[in-house]
Formats: sequence, C-alpha cells, structure tokens
Amino acid sequence: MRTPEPEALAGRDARGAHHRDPPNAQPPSTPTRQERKQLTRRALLDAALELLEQQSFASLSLRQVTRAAGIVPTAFYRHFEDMQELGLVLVDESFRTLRAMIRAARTDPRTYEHVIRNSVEVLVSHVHAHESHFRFIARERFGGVAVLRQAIRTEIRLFASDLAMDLARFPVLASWSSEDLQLLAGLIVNAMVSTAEAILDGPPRDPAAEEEIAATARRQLRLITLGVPQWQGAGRTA
Amino acid sequence: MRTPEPEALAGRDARGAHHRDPPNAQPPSTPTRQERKQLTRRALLDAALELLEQQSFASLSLRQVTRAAGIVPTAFYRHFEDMQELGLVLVDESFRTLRAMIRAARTDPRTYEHVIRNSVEVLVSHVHAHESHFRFIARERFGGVAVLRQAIRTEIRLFASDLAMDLARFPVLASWSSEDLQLLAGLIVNAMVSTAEAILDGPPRDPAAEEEIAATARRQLRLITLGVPQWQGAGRTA
DNA sequence: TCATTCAGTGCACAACTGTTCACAGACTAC
DNA sequence: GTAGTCTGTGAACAGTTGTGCACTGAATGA
Repeated sequence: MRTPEPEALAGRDARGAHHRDPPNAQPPSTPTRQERKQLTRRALLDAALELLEQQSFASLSLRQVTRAAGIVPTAFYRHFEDMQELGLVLVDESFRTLRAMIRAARTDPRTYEHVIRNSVEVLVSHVHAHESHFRFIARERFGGVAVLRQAIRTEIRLFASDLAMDLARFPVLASWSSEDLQLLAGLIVNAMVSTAEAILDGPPRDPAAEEEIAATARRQLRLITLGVPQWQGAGRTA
Repeated sequence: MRTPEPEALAGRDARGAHHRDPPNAQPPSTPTRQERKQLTRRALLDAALELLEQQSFASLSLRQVTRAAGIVPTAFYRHFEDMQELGLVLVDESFRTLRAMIRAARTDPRTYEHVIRNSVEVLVSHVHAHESHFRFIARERFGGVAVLRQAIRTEIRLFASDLAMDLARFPVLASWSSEDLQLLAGLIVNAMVSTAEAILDGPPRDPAAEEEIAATARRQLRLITLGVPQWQGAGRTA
C-alpha cells in the first residue's frame, strides 16, 4: 500500500534547463519529451544533493535517490549508468560554481587588502548560495569513493593553478617563479577550503559566528601576505 | 558451505594488550579470558581500520568487520554496543598517537628553522607509522557520520590549542594575544593537515615524491613564519 | 494516420544488512 | 569438583540493496 512520494518531480527549483528559451518566464505548458527528461534528471541530482547533506556518497543508495526524486528505481538507468556517474556529474557541477566564484573575485585586483576583503566576501556568499555543492565537495574530498576523490583532487589542483596565474599579476609577485607561486596559491586555497568548511560546519544561520569566521579568514590571508615581501628566494633554501 | 575466514584472530599484530607483562617476549601459552577478549576486540578494531582504507565509515557494515576479524556477526555485541561506538574508539586511538607526535615535536624548541624541519620530519614519519589512523581521521573529518565528525572536530581544536600554548614560548610570540596565537596555530594545523592528506593521497611508497611534499610543507610553514615578525597587531585591523 | 521511440512501471531475484534468541563450551570462583 | 560466568556460535527474522526483464502509454516523426 506504500504511497509513492510525488513531491520531487514537480517541486524543487527545476530551472536546470540548458536550452535557450525566450525571456518568457513561464515554462512551456506542454514540455517536450527531452525537456521532461532533463527535468527528472535534475530531480535526481537535486534529490541526491539534498540527501548528501546528511550522509556520505558511499552510503547513498540508488533507491534512496529515486525514492526522493519520485520515480521508480529502475528508471534511474534512463539517466545514469551508475551511481558513480551521477557522482561525477555532481563534482563537475560543483566546480562549475566554484570557477564562477573565482572569476567574480578576480575582477578587481588592486591592492592586497582589497583583494582579501573582496575574496573572502565572495567566498562566503558563494558558499551560502551553493551550500549543498560545497558540502558535497568537502565531504567527498577524502571520502570513500576513489573515483570522486580523484576527480575532486584534479579540480582543486586546476583551481590552484588558476589562482597562481592571477597572483602573478601582482607587482610584488611578478618576479616569483611559477613554483613559488604554486606554493603560495596552495596555501591560500588551503585557507579558503578550511574557511568554507568552517562555514558549513558552523551554526546554520548565525551571522555573528559567520562574521567571525570571515574575520579569521581575512586575518589568516593577511598573515600569509605579510610573509610575501620577505620571501625572495629565502624559502628555496629550506 | 561458506568458508569461515580464520585469518584475523591469530594473525595481525595483536600487541594491543594494555596489561603489564614481564619482559618475556612470548605471549602466555594459556591466555586468560580477559586477555583473549582484548585480543578479539583488537582484531575488530584492526579489521575495521584496514577496511576503512578503502571505504568510508558510513558504508562499513558490522558484518564486514566481524567477517574480517574472523568472528560471527552477533559476537560483535560482546565488545561494542554499536558500530558507532567502535568508530569513537578509533577516533580516540588516532588522536592518542597524534598527541604523542606533537609531544615528540616540541622537545627541541630552539629556532624556527629547527622546529620547522623537525616538526615536518616528525609529522611525516608519524603519518607513516600510523597510516590507517590518519587516513581514517582525514576521511571522517567531513564524512557522513555526524558523531564522528563532531568528535574529530573537538580533538583538532584541542590539538590547535596545545600548539598555541607551545608557540607562546617563542620569544617573538611572547607578546601575542592568545587570540592571535590561536589564529597562527590554526594556520599551521591547516598546513599540517593538508600535508598529511597529501602524503596519504600520494603514491604509496615514493620517497622522492614524498620528500617533495615535505619540502613544500617546510616552505609553507616558513612563509607563514616570515609574516609573524611583521604582524604586531597589523592584522587586528583587518 | 500509423509505426516507432523511449521515459517510467511493476515484478522478481539473489545478495546483503542489523539484530533476536537459544545454545555450546571453555574459563573462573568458590 | 561444581556451579556460574561469559565469549563465541548458528539459525532465523524482516528489511534494504542493485539490477534484469517484460510491460505501458504518451510524445514523436514519417
């Protein structure tokens, strides 16, 4: 007599469609077949993402996802070969937003102080805007599923390389070797990652606690940048 | 017809006994009942630890553990109430070795350079000596099991506080507020954690790659310390 | 208009899970 | 020596899992 859960397919923000539609807000009254397929695909991804806030990917079952998405288990295979494939899509999605974030942060590369303040702000707001994505990444970075771990690691490395390139545009860093730049970028990425994790692990909606996390992040970054002018090859002898 | 796997109870290094025995190498020919209980308890913990190298705790089943330990599933309850309880014991064990590590590292607090070199070396060797413990911690720090996450977080916080106290003994840092010391300690712990994770995620037994990780760690720490003399309250305005 | 495509259904199966219970038998305490 | 304690056993349970298969019926393209 088990009641099917019809919540998902209709509910949730189903604005995941990639196709260009006229600036007409309403979704088409009679969606095409492909559109409806994309819709349930999104429903699956969103359902997984929501479930992943409370458990890790390794313990997430195909049936849980389909149940939450409002379809029958076997229909899953119309969209993904595997749970693993779904996981990889989530990794990809998550880093897409991350890249959007850093792109936003590097628009104004004036002084350190500006960049720090700006970057931390952008980071915090983006973490909130994509909480489930960030939580997913944080959780699976060292999680039990090797494929996801590897995918995430390469993405983070790419991210750090991007940052290193951006850093090279600062006058103080112009003369640095790319190796040293990577080092610095790695340090900054570490700080940012742990900041994101602190936000996610902190109290849910506590602006004060959050501002303190942000302040700590700013000060950490500042402390790092204070060492920069003193560097000039001194570290290479370490 | 399923063949029971008798490997575990006898095999593995079963030197987990806490009782004082005479410097007689041989284990007693007829171990007492409590001793044998401790032995299978260790077998359970070790089996779990070994399985956790390839999967996360959330996906680790009671039956897997008992199978690997060579006992029947129901016997598990003679030792632990729960899988969760076993997990908490593992957290405790892991941080016991971590604390031993920092204690070893702080024996020689002379100059930065010495301490950095020394600490990194100690870190690397300890990570290797207790690979499975470290991997377990890294994996579950943001894993799917809330209780473990919380336990690990408090332990790390304790660890950072310990470090902050140690740092206070350096002349350059004598005048720092405890808040600033915590900040610095947090930064260092971050670097060390990510170093440990890099070692665990790197190629298994590649001394060259590992020395490079260690070198990066040293340089990261060095860069951080370079900022320290410049600090003097400058960061508080951030 | 009609044949085809295909997202979603429903049933089935074997495998695995956590936990219960009564029981065996070796160690322990008296 | 004997009664009791307690670790490990084995069968059984209800529940969940991934996946194969034949199916339905609506959107699709000719």
